[in-house]
Parts: sequence; structure tokens; C-alpha cells
Amino acid sequence: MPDIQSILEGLLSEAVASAFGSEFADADPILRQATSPRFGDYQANLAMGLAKRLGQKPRDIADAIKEKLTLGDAITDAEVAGPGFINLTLNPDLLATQLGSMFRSDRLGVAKSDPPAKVVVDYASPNLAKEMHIGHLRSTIIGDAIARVLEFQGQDVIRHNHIGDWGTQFGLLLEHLIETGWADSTDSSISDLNVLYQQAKVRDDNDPAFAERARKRVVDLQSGEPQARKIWEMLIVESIRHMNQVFSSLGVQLTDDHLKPESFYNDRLSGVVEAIEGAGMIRDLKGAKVVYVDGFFNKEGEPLPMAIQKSDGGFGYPATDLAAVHYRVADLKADRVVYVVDSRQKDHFRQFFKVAEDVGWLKDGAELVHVGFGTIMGADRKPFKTREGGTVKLADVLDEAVDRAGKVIAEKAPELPSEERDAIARVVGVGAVKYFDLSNDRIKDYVFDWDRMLALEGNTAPYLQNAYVRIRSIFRKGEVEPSSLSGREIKLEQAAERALALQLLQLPRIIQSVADSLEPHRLCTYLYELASSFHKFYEKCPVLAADSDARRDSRLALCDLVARTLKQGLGLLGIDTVERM
RNA sequence: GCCCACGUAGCUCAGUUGGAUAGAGCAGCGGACUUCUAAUCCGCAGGUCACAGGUUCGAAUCCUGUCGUGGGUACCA
Repeated sequence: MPDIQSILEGLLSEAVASAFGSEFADADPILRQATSPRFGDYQANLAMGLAKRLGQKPRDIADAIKEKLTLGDAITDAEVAGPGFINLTLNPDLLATQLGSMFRSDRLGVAKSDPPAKVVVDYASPNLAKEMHIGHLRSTIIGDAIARVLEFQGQDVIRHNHIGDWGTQFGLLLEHLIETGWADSTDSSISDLNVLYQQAKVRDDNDPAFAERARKRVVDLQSGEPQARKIWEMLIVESIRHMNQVFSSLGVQLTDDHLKPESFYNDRLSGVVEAIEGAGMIRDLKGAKVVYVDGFFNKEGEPLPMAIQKSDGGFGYPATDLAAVHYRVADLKADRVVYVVDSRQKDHFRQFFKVAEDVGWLKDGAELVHVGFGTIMGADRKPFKTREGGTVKLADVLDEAVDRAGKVIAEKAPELPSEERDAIARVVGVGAVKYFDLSNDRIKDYVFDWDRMLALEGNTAPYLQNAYVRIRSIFRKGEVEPSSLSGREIKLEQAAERALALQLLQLPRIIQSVADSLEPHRLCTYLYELASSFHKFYEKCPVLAADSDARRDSRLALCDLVARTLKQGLGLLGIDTVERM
């Protein structure tokens, strides 16, 4: 069934063609949702744009279109207002029919994209040998949300966790571990590694000789030297174990199946260099093989080199990134590769995207997209740190969120058994952290604020989860199974019901807009407005105590649609719901 | 220096890709609970959309410049 937008656009095109000739049939009707109920439900803004082309006044054009507009099944009223807006009021029966079809759809009316595109989503991608910290949060959950939305749309999504298991940090760590004799011990934990890495980092910054030896270790590792290899494997196992623990408490859909570590591309690196050399793009700079990309300059104003192969023979991240592009586009045949990585790396992405294009790897029109995001700030507007000024561990953030959520639940719902309260605290606490992050425009920095994210008012996860809970409570109390409502007629009588209906029917458009823009916060805003519309409806319209069975069933169906939309929407953000809270 | 983002109410943020009188939440003031869960709802107040030009029927949104904040500026990622 065509959606409302398409139906209206069709009617408007017919009217324009009938008023001014068929050559105008493809004019964009510029259909928008009305900004206020007093302007009807939708407005068409094409009359102003046609004024020049037709040499007539916008209002006269709008009047002419309005005259030819078919009223009845879809539109019950059309009025011209302002400079030439055509305000449209929808037939409630059309809304009801649309809702009926949404109710019967297990996808809530969201069409599957056909044919599906193959999309690689590269996200989380932490550097190993360090504990996961707050800086890993955004890539992990924004990427997860994007992957879920694209998958729901029916795209062929391939998740890649491009973990840093191969770079310079391992040189530092290896050199330090071998020198201190740690390499001969058997027991290790990620916290130990964290400390050892910090020690190594300090030495690297202050001791050029150490730095030199550490760089040599990277070359050893990449060329398969046995001792380096053996220690490295121990480090990797421990790091991945820790990473998976964090993913699990975060509720992220990444498993070992999605690991595509930097080391995976090792035996492709020399081929990458050869291909770029073959394209005549490699230059020599002090022994390093570099590429120059137009438009990038260093502090001295000279063209900025990007090192594909370092002067010591080792490969840096540009080589790995280029090998990954080639693998994803040429081997996996991806149509789109999405990189969910901090905005600060924007220049790096622009550079190697351009190189990949110039080498000719994007022949089939494959699209590379850097989905950048801002920094999480503390209350002082500086990057979020612990009170002592240290790195905030991701596991600690989640623990505290659950802890804080638990306290609120103990206060608000003391009647629930403590075991259930613990489970709810986990869903609410983790959901609050994730939603708070996702609900901000990803390109901007945001200030981390416990009170705000766990607040029950405003655009927060608990507010949405509570709307869901209230609906489930209605069904429990009324002892109604949602499936039993199938086929019942939905009647939209109250303004609050009509507003809710219009809101529900926007879901497909919102999903599309998130998929196009790769901005999950658009879904958050939508869900918040939906929950808000529901709460207004809830105050105004008794459901179980409605004054007729037909009205009760109609409202129950509306409630169920809201619940399913909230659950689905939150699910696409990687956030769970509970039955009570 | 050069390049890239961002600047909306006291605070934290939206703003449907250029549409009507710029919207929420918090904080402030005033209301609504023997409840389908008040973890909610209703009302009041709060704005030179950083500033100045430009594009056009129409700009918070696009362009140019200025100011401010943050980031990037090879062989860390």
C-alpha cells in the first residue's frame, strides 16, 4: 500500500498537470508536514516556486491547483494560505486504513529496500592492549545503531571490527615487556597491560633510543619474528576477552565473527604499495614511500605527505586502511563502506579515500563515507576524565549507570522483587548511557551528565521506556492479547488520537532519513515525540474505561502500535525495553 | 600560518535537507494524583538563531567576510 506522502504527491501532481499542462506533472510538490494543526495535516509549497516559470502570482497558482485537487478519499479539505501554501486536511478514514495495514505488518509498514545494497560498517575498532575507555563508546554504539537500521531496511550489512592489533602500540609494549622480563611470566590481566602500556608510553616519549627499538619491534612483528609473535598472541587473546566483556554489557552486536583486525591485512600490504607505485603515485621522502594528496599542507605550508611505507620498512595505518578499502570493495563487492570514527581523523579519511579513488579501486561507484562524531566532554567542557584526571574506563561508566538506575528504581518501584529490579536497572542504566549519546547530533561534542541522562523527563531513554511500560501495563490489567485486536477498526475521533496516528505513520520516512544521513539522533527525536504524543493521548483518552467496546479496541490497537514502534525503534538503537519499571 | 567543524532561551539540546508566529527538557512560577504506573500531564514566563553583507517570493538552514570555541597539520590511529 502506498504511504500517505506518495498518495498526496500523486494527487497534487494530477492537479498541477490538469491546471497547467502535463509538462508540470513532474514538478516537486514540496510536500511537508504542517507545522501546526491549524494549517491542516500537510502543506504543499510548490506554488511559490512555479510563479516565475508560469509568470503568475503564487496565490493564483495555488488557487488553480486547489480547484483541480480531487477531494474525498484522501483529502477532505484544501485551503490556500499565506503567500501560496496549500494546506491539506486528511480524511481520518485514510489514516485509519493506513494504521490498519501498519498493525498487520510485522515491519510496521517499513518497506524492504530492493535490491539490497551491500554495506560494510566499520565501527568500535579499538586499539588493543589497552582497556576500553570512554573514547570507544561513541564509535561502538553509533556504528551499532547504523548497522541495525541499515539491516532493518534490508541492506546486506557486513560488520567489521577493525581492531588495532598490529600498530606502533605493540612495538612499545613488546619492547617494554621483553626488557622488563614480563614476557617470561605466564599470568596477565588487561589492567596489568594498561599499566604496562602507560609505562611504555612514558619511556617512548622520553627515551629516543627506546622509541627506536620499539619501532624495530613493529617490523619484527610484521615480518613474523617468533618471539614477538608469541608475546603478541598472548596480548591479543587477553585484549579480545576484555573487549568482548564490554561489548556484552553494552549489548552490542559484535562477535569474533566480525573481527577484521589490522593484522588480517598484513600480507596484502606490499601489494597495496605496488598498486599505488604502479599508478605512479608514490614519491620518496627521506627513505619513506609517501603519497601527496592535493589540498593538504603541513605547518610549513608544504604539501602534506601520507606515509604508505615508513622509512624503516614498516607499514603504517594508511597502508592498512588502503588494503582494507581494496578488500571491502574488490573482494567483498561492497557498494558502500561506512567508517564510524572520531571527527578528528577527518583529514586522514579524506586523504586515503582520494588515494583509493585515484588508484582506481572505486570503479563501480562504490561509496566511502566517514561518519565522524564529536568528543564526550566533562562538566568543565574539556574531554571527559575521572576526578583524578585519568582515563574513564568504559566498564566503570556502565557499572555506575546501572548502579544509579538501580537506586532510582528502588525508590520508584519498591514493590518489585529485587532480582527483577536488578535486571531492570541494567536495561535502564545501559540504555540511558547509549540513548544520551545517540540522541545528540553526532557531529557535535556533548557534555556527559548523569542526572540528565537518567532523568525521567525530556528526551531520555527512561522516558521512552516508561511510555512502553505504561502501555504494557494497560494490556496486563485489561488481560488483552494484542494479537486479538487484529481486524478491529481503528477510529480516530479525538485530536490526541489523530496526532498520535499521524506520528506513527511517519516511521518509514524516519528510518529512510536515518539510513541516508547516517544520523541516529533523528530516530531518537522521532521516538521522543511519539512517546510525548502518547502521553498526551494517555491523559485525554481512557483506554480500558472507554465508553464503548469499539472505542476501547480502537484505542488498544493504537496503544499496541505505539508500543511496537517504541520497542522496534529503541531496538534499532540497540536499547532494550522492560515490561515493568 | 593553512585546512576542517561548531556558535539557537539562564543551562542542555532539537529544528523534517529553503517554508507561515524558531520548538523541547531542565531550572523558575502556577495547576492536576481514592491512577489504565504522577517515572506523567496542563498553563505562565523566557530569543537580535554569534555579527555583517549577499542569493530569493521566503534564510537558523545556502554563499562571502568578521569574531569566538574546538580540532587537524607525515613515518601515533
